[in-house]
Amino acid sequence: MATESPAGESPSRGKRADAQRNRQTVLAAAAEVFVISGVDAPIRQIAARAGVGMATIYRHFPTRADLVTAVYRHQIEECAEAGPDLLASADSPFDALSQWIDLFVDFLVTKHGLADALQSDSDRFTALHAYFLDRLLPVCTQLLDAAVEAGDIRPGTQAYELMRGIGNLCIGRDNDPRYNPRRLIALLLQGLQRPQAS
Amino acid sequence: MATESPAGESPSRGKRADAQRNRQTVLAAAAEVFVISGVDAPIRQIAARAGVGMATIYRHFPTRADLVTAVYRHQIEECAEAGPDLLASADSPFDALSQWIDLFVDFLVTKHGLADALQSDSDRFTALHAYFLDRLLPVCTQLLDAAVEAGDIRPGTQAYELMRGIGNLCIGRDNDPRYNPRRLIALLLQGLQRPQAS
DNA sequence: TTAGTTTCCGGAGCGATGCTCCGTTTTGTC
DNA sequence: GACAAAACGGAGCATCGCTCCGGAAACTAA
Repeated sequence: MATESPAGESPSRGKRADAQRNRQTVLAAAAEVFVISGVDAPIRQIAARAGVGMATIYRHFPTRADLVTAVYRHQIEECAEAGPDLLASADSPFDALSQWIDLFVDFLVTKHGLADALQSDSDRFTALHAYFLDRLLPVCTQLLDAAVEAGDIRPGTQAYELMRGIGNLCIGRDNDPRYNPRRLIALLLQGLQRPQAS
Repeated sequence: MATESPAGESPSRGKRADAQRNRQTVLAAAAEVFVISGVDAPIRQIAARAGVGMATIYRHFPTRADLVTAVYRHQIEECAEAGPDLLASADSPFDALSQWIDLFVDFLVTKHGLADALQSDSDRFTALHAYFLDRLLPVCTQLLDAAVEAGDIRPGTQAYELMRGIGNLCIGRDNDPRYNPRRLIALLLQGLQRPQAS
């Protein structure tokens, strides 16, 4: 089990100088291109922007998922770390869960096509899916369990299902005034709260 | 306004015999291939299965959306027609809405990749999106309004948002025991019901 | 039937993209 | 400076969407 380098953190260590340099160049170029063309942008385009051959990108990031996770690693990390903090600072476990989901949604909707990629049935993104799960599922589970424990929400919902549902709701073209994923997610949380007194 | 042929119902009328024949052959082949490879299957594959040239498919169905809608037309129609029936037969408007959503979800999850296509940001499917909306949005609106009128659910939710949310929740690989869109949709409906007495 | 006309067909071909292979270049070391 | 290892770059192959046009097939008229 690779515990210190879960998904390509710093594989440049010990590599040749030009390799390390190129790795950073590619990451920067990819970040820029992702904003413009989404995470599905052609590798050629990223390579051109970085002034680098395609093979260089494939050498550093064998799959597209590796490149995407490397680009967003910091933000995913932040999101993961925010979980326990919120649990400590929020008024209730439910508030903590709610605010954490806000963070998660913020992250997803501002990354062009990222939510789409997460659930894509294409094989290119399975590693991305796996990375998100590895990193965020424990956090979500903790928040969910705490909320159940506190009696804020009904039991019976799994964190995996919740996260994937939220991810799915964030899929689609942006800037459609008729569709706001947050409203539906709020509804979902509403349904999760237990007025189940019958 | 084309009221009798909204999206390619029977454009074979008056065409040459071989054209009509090929149209049916292509539809049958497409239906088979969609089951196996999803609605994103290569046109070449469908053409090969139909024993037909690619141009023939493009001639009959200019966009992929046209082909998909033609294949599923009957089932979409059934779903649309079920709306008013359910409203008349169900115990309450909310039950009607709930059952109709069940039908809609059944339809989506049994069609490989259809839900994905509906929200795809690719241009190839915009017409499909439009057709679903044209046909099903009025039905959903009617059910939603009736449920609001009856006081079953809180007002403020638009049918478009609800339908798209449901469609989104149905996106993804099938047969994952950890993810069942129906559970989340049930939660969503739960949140829609108004315990909002505050 | 047959000739003529219109409609329709088929697949070669073009551009885009993912990914690989291999000759060349750069880097690090002695 | 020479040498080996590491990394590079882009040509090249495969796939797919979509079009174009020469030819075949179906209708019509005599």
